[in-house]
Amino acid sequence: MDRKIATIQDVARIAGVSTATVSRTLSKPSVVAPATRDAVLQAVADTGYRINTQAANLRRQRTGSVIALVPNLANPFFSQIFAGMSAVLTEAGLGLLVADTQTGSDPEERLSYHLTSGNADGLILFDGTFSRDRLNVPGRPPVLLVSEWMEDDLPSVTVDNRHGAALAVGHLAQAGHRAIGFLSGPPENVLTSERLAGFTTALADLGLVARPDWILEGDFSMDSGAAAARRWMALPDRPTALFCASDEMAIGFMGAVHRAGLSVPGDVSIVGFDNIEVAQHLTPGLTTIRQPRTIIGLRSAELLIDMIAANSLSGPSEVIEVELIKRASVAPPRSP
Amino acid sequence: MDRKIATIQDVARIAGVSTATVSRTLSKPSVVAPATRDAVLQAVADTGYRINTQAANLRRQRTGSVIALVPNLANPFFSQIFAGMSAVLTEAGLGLLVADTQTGSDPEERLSYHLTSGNADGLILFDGTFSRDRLNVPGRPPVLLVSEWMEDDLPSVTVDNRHGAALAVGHLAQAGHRAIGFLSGPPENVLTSERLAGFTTALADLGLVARPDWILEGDFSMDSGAAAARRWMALPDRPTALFCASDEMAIGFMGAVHRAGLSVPGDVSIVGFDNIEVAQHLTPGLTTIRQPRTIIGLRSAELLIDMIAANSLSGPSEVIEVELIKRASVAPPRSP
DNA sequence: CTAACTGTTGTAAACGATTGCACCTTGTGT
DNA sequence: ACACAAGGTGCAATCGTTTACAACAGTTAG
Repeated sequence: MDRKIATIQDVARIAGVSTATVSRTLSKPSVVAPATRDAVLQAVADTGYRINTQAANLRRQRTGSVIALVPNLANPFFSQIFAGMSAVLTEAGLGLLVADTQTGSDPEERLSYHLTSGNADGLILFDGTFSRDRLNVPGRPPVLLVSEWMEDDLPSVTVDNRHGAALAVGHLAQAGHRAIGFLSGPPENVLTSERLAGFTTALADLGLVARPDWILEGDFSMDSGAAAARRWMALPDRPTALFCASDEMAIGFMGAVHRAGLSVPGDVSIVGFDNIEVAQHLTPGLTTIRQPRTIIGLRSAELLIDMIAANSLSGPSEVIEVELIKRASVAPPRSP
Repeated sequence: MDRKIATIQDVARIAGVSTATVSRTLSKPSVVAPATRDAVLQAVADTGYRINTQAANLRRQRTGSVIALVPNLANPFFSQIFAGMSAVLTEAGLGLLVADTQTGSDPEERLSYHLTSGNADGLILFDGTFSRDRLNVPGRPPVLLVSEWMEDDLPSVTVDNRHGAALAVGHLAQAGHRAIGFLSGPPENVLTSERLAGFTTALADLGLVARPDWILEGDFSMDSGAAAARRWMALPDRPTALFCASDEMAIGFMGAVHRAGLSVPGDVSIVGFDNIEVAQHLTPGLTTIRQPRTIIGLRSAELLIDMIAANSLSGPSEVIEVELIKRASVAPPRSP
C-alpha cells in the first residue's frame, strides 16, 4: 500500500472537485449537493483520508486541546477528575494535555509559559497560588480554576468546603464529642483556610471553641498525617475526635495511631475529606466528606468549553455540593 | 498594550532582517552572525514574541505531543507513571496528551483513531488487549507498550512479573506457609498470566502444587478483592496465605476479612503487588512487590523519544526490576 | 588575478487545511 | 424574454513557520 498519507488535495483530485468542496463536505455537508457529497465521501473512503487537525487548527487559529495544570501529577486525587474532563473534552473534539507545576524550578514560571505558549485553547488550573498579574498577558486563553478557591472573580469550579467542614463537625458533635481537633493542610492553602473557617464556625455554633493546640498542621499527604498523629499522642490533653482536611492525612493518622497500639474510633474518632476510593476498605471504614470528583471534572470541562466557544475570558463559577459519608471511624467518645 | 500577538514577521520587520534569519536565530543560533543575532533577540524581547508551535510543527511535520492511552484514566495507578513521563517529555519539548480507551464504545476503535488521527508523534499504550492488525496502518507513529506484556516484538517497558510473583511466594514460604493461594486479575490479562505463571513455578520449585480452588479471580479492583475475600471465607479448606495480583485487591480483601472479624496476618497472610502509596499506612502494613512507577514513566518516555528521533517503528524493550517490600501483613501460619 | 571557498543573509516555496469572494447554473416571477 | 435570487462550486489568499536554494561579500590559495 501507500506509504504516504492522503491529503485533501488527493481527495479533491480523485473526486474531481476542488479542495474547497472537499473541506465543505467534511465540515458543513448541508451546503454541498448530494451527488458531489457522495463522490467526495467515496474518495475519502478510497484514500483513507484523515483530516490533518494541525493544519486545520492553524488555519482556524485554535489548537484543539486544553491543558490541565496540576501541582503534582503523581497525586491520584486528580486522576478521577481527569477522567471526567476527558470524557467531555473528547466529545467536543478537544484533547487533554496534562502538566505539573512542580517539575520545573519555578511554578509560576510554568504557568506563565503555558499561558503564552499558545498551545491550548484553554487552561484548567488546579493550583490557586500564583500572583494575579501573571494572568495579564496579551492574547491569553480562558482560564478556569478548579478546586482551589480564590477571592477574585476568575471563573472556578469548587466544592463547598465550609459546608463540608460543618458536616464533619456536626457529625462528630452528634456522636457526643466536645473535644474536636482539626488536622489542616498547608497554612497558605485556600482549602485549608476554607475548611478551617467552616470548622471554627461550626464549633462556635455548638458553643464550642477551637483550641489552637488542637489544630494540627499537615500538608494533605499521608506522611504528614502520620507525623500529626505522633504530635497528637504527645498532647497532654488530647481531643477525642479529629477532622482531617484530607483522606490521605486521615489514613496516615489512623495508621500511626494503630501502630502505637491505640484504636480508631476507640481512642479517637476521625472524619476525613474527599472520599477517596480506599476510604471504604480501610479498617475501620473512614467517615468522610465526599467530593464528587468525576462531576467536578465534567463540569469543569463544560464551563471551559463554554468560555472557549464564547471566546470570553470570563464566565460563571460553580460550587459543587459535598456529602457526608458515614462509616465506622466515628463513635461516641469513651466515657471518662 | 497590543491585543495582537507578535508573529515572526513582526520580529523580522523590527529587527530589519528576513523571517528566515529570525527563524534561524531561534533554532540554530550558531549559523547567524553575532550582531544580527543580538538584533533579533532584542526584537524578540521587545515584541514579546512567542513562537507559534502549531505552525512550526505543521511545517516540520510533527505534532509536538505524545498520547498516553490508558484503559481507565480514573485509575490512580497511572498517575505516578504520568508524572515520570511528563518530566522527560517536557524536557524534550513534547506535550503529554492523555486519553482512555473506555470512554467511547469500542476500545480498539479508540486505538485506531489515535493511530490514524495524526495528533501525536508517538503513542504510549497501557492496554495490551487489542488485535495486532490494528497497528497495520500506513503512516502510523511509533508505539510503545507499557506495563502489559506481549508475546510479539513491539517495543515495551514492563516489570519482571514472574520474578515478582516468585519473590512473593518465596517470602510466604519462608514464613512457613504451605497453603498459598493466588488472587488473580482478569483471566485474559497478560499481567494475570505472567504473575500466575510465576506463582505456579515458584510453588513447584518448593515442591508445592497450585490448587485450582485456591486461585481466586478478581479484576484488580478493591471491590473485587472484597468479593474474593467472601469466597475465600466460604472455602471449606482455606489457604493460610494469599498472593494478590494487585495492592488494590489486597486492600479490598483485607478490609472484608477484618469486617468478618478475622485478622490479617493472624488468619491469613497477604502479599500484594505494586506498592501503592497507601500500602505502608494500612493496618497491618501491606507486604508487597514494589513497581517503581516513576522510573517506568521515565524510561517509557525516553524509549519513545528515541524511537521518534530515529523515526523508527521499532526499538529496544526494557524490563524493570521489582522488589519485595516486607511489612506486617505476613506472619507465620497459626499452628494447627 | 582568478577560482574556489566560507560565512551570512534573503527569496520563496512548502506544510495542509479553511473560507471570502466571484462565478456559473438553474428556476421563478413578471 | 428579462431580471433576479438561490444554490453550488472553484480560485486563491491565508494561518505562521521552516528550509532548500540562490546570492553576495570577503578570504584564501594557486
